[in-house]
Amino acid sequence: MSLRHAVLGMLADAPGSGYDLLKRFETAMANVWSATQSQLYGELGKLEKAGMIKVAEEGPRGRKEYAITDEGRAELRAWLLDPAPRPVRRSETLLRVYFLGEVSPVQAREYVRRQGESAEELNRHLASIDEEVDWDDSDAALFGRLVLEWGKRYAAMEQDWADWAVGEIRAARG
Amino acid sequence: MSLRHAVLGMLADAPGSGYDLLKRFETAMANVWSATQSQLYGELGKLEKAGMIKVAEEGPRGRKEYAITDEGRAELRAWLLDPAPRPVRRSETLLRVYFLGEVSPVQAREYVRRQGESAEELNRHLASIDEEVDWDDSDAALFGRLVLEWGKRYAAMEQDWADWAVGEIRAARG
DNA sequence: GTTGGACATGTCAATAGTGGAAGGTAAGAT
DNA sequence: ATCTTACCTTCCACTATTGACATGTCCAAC
Repeated sequence: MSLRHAVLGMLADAPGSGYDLLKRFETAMANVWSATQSQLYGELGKLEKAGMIKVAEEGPRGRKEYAITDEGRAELRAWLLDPAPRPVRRSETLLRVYFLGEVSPVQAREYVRRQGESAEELNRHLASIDEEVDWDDSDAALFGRLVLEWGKRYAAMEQDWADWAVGEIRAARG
Repeated sequence: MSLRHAVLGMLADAPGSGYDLLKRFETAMANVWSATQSQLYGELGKLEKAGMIKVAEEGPRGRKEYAITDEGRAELRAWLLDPAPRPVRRSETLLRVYFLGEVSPVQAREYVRRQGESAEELNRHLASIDEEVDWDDSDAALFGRLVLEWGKRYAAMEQDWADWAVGEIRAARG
């Protein structure tokens, strides 16, 4: 149930409408969590019913600006400190690698090579975000930077791994 | 729809019953994909109906040993070579980090520190698997080793990141 | 003045995934 | 003999996620 907490977290930062939050899911949050519009509006409804958020202001075009309530903030804090079990990893990419024996060594190598390229692209993308953002000394900036750095390290790791893996396949299968 | 391909991949390697596959999801595959029993038996039914697998042998205790069919193998190959879009990342852990401004700096640091420990544990776990497994020169061994190495690099990356992040929080918030 | 694009919410059907209950068989150990 | 443990499948209720469709409003440019 993390969508719930993603929404609470964003509203704890600043009030906003479903539409506002959707934009954030598409940009700043995209590296961390994603949600579609249908999911989001559904969750906003549930959160309001549960008293964790409330409509703070109604704007034009039916806009409803939600704000977090004390109950919501309490729930968010509790979740933040709750020691979560290591999440199950589910990687379609790795799943493919695991079964690459089904195709030819050349195709396998090509697949891994493309993974490396994709990681490189991700790295560039994250670096450009880093440059664009004006990192002030707010909490949002501090922790946003930590998350971005995680992404950069992740992408770099995948790139290195792909280079290494291509070599391993070549060494083992010519 | 990757569960489908995980099942096909395992059956391409060797025939097996739902129960057999379940064991593999809990062990060798656990770092790559997971599935529960209800999902698995449901998927086996669908795959059989679709003609991608068939019951090769019935054993004691209602055991049904499934084998992949030519259609199934074709589907698996097609999927392996299909260039997948970079999957959306969804990390509950990073989501928490992103909102750590909601709790005290000490609590935030503690949370990140625990992440690092958890990564260390994962690393040890993967290293022990590496030692236990007898890596022959089969395809399964080659690609299994690549996947395991990915996991080790991932865990090492998380550990390093956590150490660095603890320092950053301390530097910014005392 | 109308048109196109950004803003804004809502609902639906379908698929995917979780967790647990229920029901049963075979084999080996004592 | 019986008992325990491992083996094996099926079903159900619930939540999460996707993608598409429907419906409308405000604003700026032309």
